[in-house]
Amino acid sequence: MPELPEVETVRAGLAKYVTGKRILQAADFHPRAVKPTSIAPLSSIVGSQIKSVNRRGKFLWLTLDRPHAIVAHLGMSGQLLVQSTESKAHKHLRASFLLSGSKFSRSQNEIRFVDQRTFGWVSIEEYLGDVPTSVAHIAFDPFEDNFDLAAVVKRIRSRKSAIKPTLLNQEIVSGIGNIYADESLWRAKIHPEVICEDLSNAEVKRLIKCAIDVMSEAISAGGTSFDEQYKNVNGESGYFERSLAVYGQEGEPCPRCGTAIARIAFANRSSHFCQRCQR
DNA sequence: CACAGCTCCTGAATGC
DNA sequence: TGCATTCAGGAGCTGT
Repeated sequence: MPELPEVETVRAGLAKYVTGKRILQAADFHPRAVKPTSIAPLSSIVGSQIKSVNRRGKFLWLTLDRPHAIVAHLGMSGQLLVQSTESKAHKHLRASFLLSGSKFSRSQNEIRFVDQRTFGWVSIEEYLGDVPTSVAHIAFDPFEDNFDLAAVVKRIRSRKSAIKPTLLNQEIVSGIGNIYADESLWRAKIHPEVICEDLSNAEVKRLIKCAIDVMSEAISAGGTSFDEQYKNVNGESGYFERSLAVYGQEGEPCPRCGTAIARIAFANRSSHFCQRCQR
């Protein structure tokens, strides 16, 4: 599942290979590849130059030399690969952008959006302030300069729902998905079903700091990969899976106390935690 | 406005 | 072996 660390790995890879290039062709190959709210077909941005590659939370966008952005969300299984147009197309290829430019010549001249489960999408959007329209309602992620830790802590503490689904709410803090929510809660020693209102200021602050720590470490490792569903732009897997303490570790010993990791389902999600460390 | 619940989708894993 | 069911979850939408 691509969460902030995986999307950041993809963003950095795209920035390296595609910044400054022009888009020569664009095409989509699946009815759900382009978001229905896209203001124009992908072909409308042919001829534009890519100025930078940006991210907020799990949303990614290419800033162009015109007031439109190419926005992408990877959903559950999306990948953005930078490949040679001559290499074999993937079975789940959903869209592609042919690039010009001499930097890496023909070996890295196409962005390919591949997505098995089709929860991901790309779209052409205008800006609402500093970000594309579909990103405007998404909260700052913890790595943005404008992220206000004190304000986020206060907002979380005002809520009456459980902490786990609150961490997953992209309108409060963006970038955290099921994997890093479970890992953050374990590090902060907080049970996923605790009601936000019942947590102290210090506890919520510690939790967000744990989320920042775990995601920073995951970025350094190139993200978490379980299977073929997450790859960087070169098609390579990240290494953070081996550092996971609880996610996917049901029955395995807690790295802190040795108690078997439990798994429960609530809010239509599975949660992994240590019943001894996280009360 | 807050929040719970539902939906989209594919393929691997599991059940019988 | 084969067929059916279950499971994974990001985010947007609906209803209360």
